[in-house]
Amino acid sequence: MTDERVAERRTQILSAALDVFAEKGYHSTKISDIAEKLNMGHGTFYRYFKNKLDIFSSVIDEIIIGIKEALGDEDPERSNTIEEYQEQIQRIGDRLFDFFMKDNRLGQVIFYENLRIDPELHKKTNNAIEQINEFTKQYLINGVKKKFLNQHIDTTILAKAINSMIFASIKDFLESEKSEEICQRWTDTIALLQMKGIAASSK
Amino acid sequence: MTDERVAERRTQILSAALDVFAEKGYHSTKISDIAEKLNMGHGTFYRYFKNKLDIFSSVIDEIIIGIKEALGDEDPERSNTIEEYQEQIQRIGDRLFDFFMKDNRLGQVIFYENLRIDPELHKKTNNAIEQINEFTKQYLINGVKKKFLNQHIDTTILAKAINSMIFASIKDFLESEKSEEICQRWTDTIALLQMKGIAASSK
Amino acid sequence: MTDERVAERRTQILSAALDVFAEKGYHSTKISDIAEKLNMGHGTFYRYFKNKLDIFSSVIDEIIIGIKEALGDEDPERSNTIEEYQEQIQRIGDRLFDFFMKDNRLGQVIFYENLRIDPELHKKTNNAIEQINEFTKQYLINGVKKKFLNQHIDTTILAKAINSMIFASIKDFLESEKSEEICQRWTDTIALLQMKGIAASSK
Amino acid sequence: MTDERVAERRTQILSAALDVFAEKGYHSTKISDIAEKLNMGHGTFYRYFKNKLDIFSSVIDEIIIGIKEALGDEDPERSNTIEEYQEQIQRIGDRLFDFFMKDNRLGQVIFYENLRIDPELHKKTNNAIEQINEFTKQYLINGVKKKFLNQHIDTTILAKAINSMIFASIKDFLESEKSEEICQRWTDTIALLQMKGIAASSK
DNA sequence: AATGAATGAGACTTCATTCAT
DNA sequence: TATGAATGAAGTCTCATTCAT
Repeated sequence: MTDERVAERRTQILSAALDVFAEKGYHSTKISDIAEKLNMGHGTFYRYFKNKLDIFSSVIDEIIIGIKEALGDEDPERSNTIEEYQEQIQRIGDRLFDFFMKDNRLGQVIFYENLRIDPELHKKTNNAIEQINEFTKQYLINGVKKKFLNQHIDTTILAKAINSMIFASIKDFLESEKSEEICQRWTDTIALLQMKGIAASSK
Repeated sequence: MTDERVAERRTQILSAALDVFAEKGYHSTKISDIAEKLNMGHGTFYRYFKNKLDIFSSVIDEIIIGIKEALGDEDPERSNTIEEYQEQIQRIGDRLFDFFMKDNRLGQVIFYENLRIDPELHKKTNNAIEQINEFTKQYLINGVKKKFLNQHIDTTILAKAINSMIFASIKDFLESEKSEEICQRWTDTIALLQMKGIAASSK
Repeated sequence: MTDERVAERRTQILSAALDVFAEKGYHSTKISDIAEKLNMGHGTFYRYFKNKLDIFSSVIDEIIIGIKEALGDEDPERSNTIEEYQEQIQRIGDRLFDFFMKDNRLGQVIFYENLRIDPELHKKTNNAIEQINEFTKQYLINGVKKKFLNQHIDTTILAKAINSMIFASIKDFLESEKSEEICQRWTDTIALLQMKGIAASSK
Repeated sequence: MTDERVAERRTQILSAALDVFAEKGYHSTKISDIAEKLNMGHGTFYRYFKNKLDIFSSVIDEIIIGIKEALGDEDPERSNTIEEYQEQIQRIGDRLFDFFMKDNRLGQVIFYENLRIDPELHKKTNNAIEQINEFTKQYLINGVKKKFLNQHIDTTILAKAINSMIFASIKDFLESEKSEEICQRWTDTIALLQMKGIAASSK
């Protein structure tokens, strides 16, 4: 079998697995569920993946790669004013949003299923999240340096705080009727919080 | 056996179960692990709980009750100024913090283990989170009504956003070295975001 | 369960396993075959043995212990004349014979099944056989020392040669109709070979 | 494909199979192991052999044929004196030795692997061994008839006894460092036993 | 003729749950 | 009431064999 055909088959299986993991979770997913979805003998699965953990790990890998691509080519140092920062931060949020929106299953798996299954995997996922936090932190540091952000912010914590809201927005979106409107309301709310806070004087 | 004795035994088992679920997760927890922890025959377990799901469900119930108690007796309508709001919001954060801090296992179970095991359970947990969101929303509505909060905030989304940060802070805390300092930095950051945002002018 | 009851159950399973291993060989033996023989759920098996290799190893252990007991309390230095030597050597042969005769299955398993399954096991069995050879060698050395055996014999090889005949006799016996007569004929033949050889002059 | 080409291919496969069976034993040998050894697709295997048992059976057949060839053209009636007998018996031993020595794998398979796999096979191998015993027996009968062997020997049992020593010598040789010396020591010991026995008077 | 992808029977092992003591 | 021995359903994984290319 050509490498290409193998890769294609792996991709098919990976996608079917993503389906089932997203629907049932890791432990309730049987290898035969995945195989059935492809009208494939379950023995065939083992030609392409070592075992159940192997494919789950691969699924997570794919998602992490996707997330990184989604964030990829932004330069944290590019923005010079609070307006530019806001634009940029929103662009990043939008991209993450788009990434998870284009495939419902991704969020299901990464937010609910990735922990407690294998320590190695746990580490890997935590690592990815830390990278995202680090990425966000660079934006904040840039803003502080260029003086358009408050000099007293705790960039480490704030990065986590902002990302937690972004992730919450994604989850919320996935669990809602997935309207464009929800998306906009979250974007606005996160922006408002950052720009002015929510006190009345912050008109 | 008196009802009282039964209740006492159930409580013991529940606590042991919380231990093991927190350490190993639902699927890797064996009934015999729980029984062993109490030097109890694992057949005995079934005199107090219907089955494995039953006890897990009960564990989640206990946690949810605890959370509600933690939030319980605050009156969302009490604060009249932004300062009072800030105090109140911080008090709530502190309580949630305290609740999860006093017992590490709670966060482990509720954040990592409660979903994907049983749809009924999923619904119950989601419900609890929605109630917390609703609770927070009432504070925001009160603030808008009394004019000390920005009239244009999206109270539904903002409630979720704020809670997502609080939960993130708890997770972060649980995974960190659990220093008092981390706790304070999160509190300050969340307060700052709400009070002034993070733009430079927001000094 | 008392240790005694556990030991008893283990013995039962061990005996059933010996049956099946002797009949089908290691690889063709299913755990469920062993369980079935005892009208026992196959899950029960795993309460008493770690896995298939564990029980097979235990079976071999038992046999080796039995062999050693069969040889046990003879003193290689006791005989002082060729007649005593002959008596002694025959006694040993008889005992090994008796051991394997009393339970058909023992020879089946130890002669046909113990190799190639696990390196550790192979080593163990080889060891046991080497010990028997060593044991026999001591008799020969004693005979040489006391001058009732030919001074030029190769005690190491001869010990192996004699034992190979004893084992062959056992196999032959097991595969035959198991008559007392066969037994006697082997004994006589081995004795004759040792005492005088088979040349005509050796009347 | 010409019959010749087919036969050649079968021979190749047979040799590769002998390799793997000798190294891993029947049950641990995968058809794909054999195919791999020949850089051949494992599906191709089935064009030349019906199934796994078929090839193992063929391997055994080949070995048995080889053994018979090794023994083949001696005439049991040829020797007339004890010296000729000794020479002849030694020649047979040497040939068997040579046969197994020229290819390590043969002994591995025939001594350790041929039983318990298939009753048909078991019978076949037993048959071959019986023939060797019968063959040896003819030598003994000849010796008795011509009076250079003891008139009272039990030719049936003695044939088995002698062969058991020869087989033991081969096994020992295969498991040792395969020195010429071991070979000689076994030959001498077996000869000594037959010629004079090992009693001191038998100098 | 050769290939190797696909198949699924079959064996191991775990553990929630039952039930006799 | 408590126990833990027994059970067997269920899921993972392997590999001989088939068959479309």
